Amino acid sequence: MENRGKSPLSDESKQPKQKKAFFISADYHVYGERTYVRLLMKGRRFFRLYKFCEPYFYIDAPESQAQKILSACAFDKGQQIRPLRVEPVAKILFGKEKKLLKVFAKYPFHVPPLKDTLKEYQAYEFNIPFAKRFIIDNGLEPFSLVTYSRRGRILDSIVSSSARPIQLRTMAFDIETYNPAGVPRPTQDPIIMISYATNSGKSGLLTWRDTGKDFASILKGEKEMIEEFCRVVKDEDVELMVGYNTSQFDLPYLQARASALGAKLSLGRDKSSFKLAQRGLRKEAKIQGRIHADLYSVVQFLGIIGALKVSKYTLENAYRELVGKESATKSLVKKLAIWQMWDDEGQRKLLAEYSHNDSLETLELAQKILPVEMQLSRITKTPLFDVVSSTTGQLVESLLMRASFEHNQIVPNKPGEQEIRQRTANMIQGAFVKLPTPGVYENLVVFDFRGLYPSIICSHNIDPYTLNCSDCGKEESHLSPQGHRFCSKKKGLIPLVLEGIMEGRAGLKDKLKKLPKESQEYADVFAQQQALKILANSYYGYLAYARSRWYSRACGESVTAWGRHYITETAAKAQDAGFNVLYIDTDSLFLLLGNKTKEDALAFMKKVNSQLPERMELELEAFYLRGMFVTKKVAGEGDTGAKKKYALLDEQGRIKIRGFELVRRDWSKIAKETQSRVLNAILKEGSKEKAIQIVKDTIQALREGKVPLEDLAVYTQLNKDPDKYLITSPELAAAKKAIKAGKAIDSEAVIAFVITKSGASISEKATVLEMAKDYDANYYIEHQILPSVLKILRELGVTEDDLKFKGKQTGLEGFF
DNA sequence: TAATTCGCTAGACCGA
DNA sequence: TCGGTCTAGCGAA
Repeated sequence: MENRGKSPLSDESKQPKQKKAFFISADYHVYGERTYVRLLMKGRRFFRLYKFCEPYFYIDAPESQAQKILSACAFDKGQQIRPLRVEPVAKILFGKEKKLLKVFAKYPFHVPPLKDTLKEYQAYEFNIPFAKRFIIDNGLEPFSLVTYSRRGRILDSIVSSSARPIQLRTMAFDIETYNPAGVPRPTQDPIIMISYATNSGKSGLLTWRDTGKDFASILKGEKEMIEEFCRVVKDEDVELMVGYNTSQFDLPYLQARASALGAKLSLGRDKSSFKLAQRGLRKEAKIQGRIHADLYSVVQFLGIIGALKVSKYTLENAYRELVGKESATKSLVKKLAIWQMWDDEGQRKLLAEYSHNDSLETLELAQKILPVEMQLSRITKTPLFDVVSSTTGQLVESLLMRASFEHNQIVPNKPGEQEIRQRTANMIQGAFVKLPTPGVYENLVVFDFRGLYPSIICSHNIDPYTLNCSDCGKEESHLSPQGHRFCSKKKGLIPLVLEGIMEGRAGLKDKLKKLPKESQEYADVFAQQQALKILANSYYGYLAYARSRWYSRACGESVTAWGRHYITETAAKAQDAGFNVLYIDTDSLFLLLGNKTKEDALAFMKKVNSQLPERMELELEAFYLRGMFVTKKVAGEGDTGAKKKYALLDEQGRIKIRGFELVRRDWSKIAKETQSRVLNAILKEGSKEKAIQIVKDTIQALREGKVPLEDLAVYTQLNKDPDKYLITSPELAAAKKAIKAGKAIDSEAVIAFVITKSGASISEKATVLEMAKDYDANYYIEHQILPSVLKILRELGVTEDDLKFKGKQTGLEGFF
């Protein structure tokens, strides 16, 4: 961004005018000798404002050194770099007041060399992105209404004034490519369709062959189609462009085709195309003057925090799980056959529908998931483009950086590699899990601590800089079970921020109760509280995260130690009150009612709550009619109970299942379905016989070769480069075979494989689903069906032999 | 190069 | 062919 253009800001002399607009985002630009922050604003339309601004950082040096520091000299590409000026400032460093020097630089890229030149002093806040710095220092909040004054395009003053609903002109888009070689080749395979859909209800398809569809516009050729797409984006004055995997695929492909055809891909407001910004392992496309949001990143984020569970992050899966509908056309088109459909006049119509529908569904998905992202953007004061590609750690960090600035505190530095290694090697003890006794139980109650870790952090003021404070006496401070003391007088930054989040969320949840479920306001408030929940749950992880600026082993281990303390203490109380404690995991407690009533259970909960610290609360999760815990195999020893694996039947007849094979994607559909049916037969109907019959029928179907290959596929992700594995797992072997056969398998791909008849080891038998011709029935019976159902049926005294066919049926085994 | 730890399970690998 | 150990993936919270 150090692109030094001529200043466009010639009209600085005009009178300032007071105005209101929405603040959207900021970046920076260097014009000649000055660095300007460039703000993207929205009035009726998007527009830009500029503000001259000087980058700075802090160094820990006495004021007497100011002159010396001012004359320090660094070099960048042979150019001399000197500080612009040096100011003494009083800040709070690591919880204590401290005099520092604030060193100003001309350009953001002067900061690192200056900091290096002054390496005899400890430096702070030298690697905060400049635009982010500006947003923090000016108290700006994306999507909020601001009052500002300007002279021409130069910003004079700006104040965030209020939160107000904002509507962005949104467009979803998607391209289809000609792919005779499987994967389309950007140098030779054309784009055949571009579809789009806007939130104003407009949608269409651009293509260059007749499709017989009235939503399609037929252009002269591919080049004209790409240019027409740019025109549509411009005419619609798109503010928010959304797509699925558009950063990785659609946009780069559009770019490549545009250059191959001599067309210009003008998507930005300044007619530029897009820029790729590195975001972790991914690249994220940035379109000038608009917000580009690739929903793939958001879906992945939702997967990481556990808000979404899918085997593969495809648009189809995300749409099903998040929008709650089945895709209208996905099943009608096979990706690999797209080129044939394009060439076949009869099928082109269907392809057009499919493409058009992709954009419509992408738009629907965006409308479902972007509200939460927009709330995260506001709360963390991070522009939406950055939020959609942020990790939980970055969001938490943003919030803490803002709070630091507001409280005159210095942001702690990021750890160096050595420090990171040390932190990683030095693991923090986590939660407590009680070993359950396997069996089927009746009448259970499950309690859990609401937001256990966040509430512990707040209740005990856990923060790196309240640790071992000198402000309060030993007796007054919070003493953790591990012996760490936290100040009881001065609230730490982390508890302060977290308390704000939790109180905000509590308020929103109250508000939610009073709103009609179908109203827009309900949806808005729901998104807000969801965003706060995501953040609250991330704080403990951030404290214990090795690359965290606010890492503290003492804090992390105190949080978990208090967690173990409260859950085991509550379990002991339950035991004393006459309940049987069946199972415990982290923050939840499973009790057998026995001869106690539900009222007794609720009274117990009330009593526990009266004894807990203010912010902590035990909640009723639910009462259950039946529950089942199973055994696990222990090599060499007798079997014991399995943790993290149970099934519960609630009073409405719904089954809640955790940990069983049937919730795992690395088991075949046939095994998962059979296990699910068996579990239902036992928990709901109490019929062992029915369960046994289900298993027998499945085994027979497998032996007779009646089970479709799709039901036999196991889905597993490869997480490394194929060459870097020490062991050849079935999925790796299958992937290697597929690569050899010319199929494109990217690293991190989810491999769907089937165990076939040919080969000796299981790996040798593993073949990717699309290439598999047959299946090894015996493998599926012995390694998929029996282990998964026996886990359950053994509790009822059923043996392996009871499930396998006997008498006249045994002959079949030899036959197949 | 981007939140944590606890826990289960499989299949490969290795030595007897 | 066996049993123990290791690698790897995924889920619970």
